[in-house]
Amino acid sequence: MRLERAFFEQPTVEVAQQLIGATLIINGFEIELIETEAYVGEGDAACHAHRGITPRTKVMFGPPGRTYIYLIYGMYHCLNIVTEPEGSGSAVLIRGGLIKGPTAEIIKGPGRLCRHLGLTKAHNEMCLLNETHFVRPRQEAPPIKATPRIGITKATDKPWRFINVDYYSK
DNA sequence: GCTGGGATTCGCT
DNA sequence: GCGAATCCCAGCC
Repeated sequence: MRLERAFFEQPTVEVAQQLIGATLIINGFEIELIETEAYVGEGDAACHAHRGITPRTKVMFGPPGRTYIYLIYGMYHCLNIVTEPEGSGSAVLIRGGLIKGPTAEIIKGPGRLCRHLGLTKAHNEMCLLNETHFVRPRQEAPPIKATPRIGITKATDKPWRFINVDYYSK
């Protein structure tokens, strides 16, 4: 069972929420997602796509279910999954997860997550709807809480960060 | 062609 | 708690 394109075409906030507890299979790793954030297209001042299509943001305006990976502060990569129908410029930022398998550990922080998974800009615009890279839906909904987004300077009032409260004390 | 800021993290005070 | 590391790119000249 895996999530298809139709799932990622839903409203970004809805997708971000439903991805909590889902499992991402990428680059040979399995990660149960415990923290996500929604970045909702041109109407969202905090979203990179806010100013329209540019060479950097064109991926977000492409078909949903693909990766958007960019370099932040010259040192860290952030992993996003593109959402909504083509042309909307929306995506879900993956901020934290539980690495499964023998080396199970909890990773918090988008930069650290990408470092552990070995993700770089080379993995930008990768399709997550195939055999080796995909998202497995959650079986049961974990306890989820919505909070304001982290690390941004604009639109900080939007409660579009979602966490699995089992892994966050506050 | 130049400049400043950014969806971060870590180490030192 | 504060600031450095570090670089791509959007915006403006």
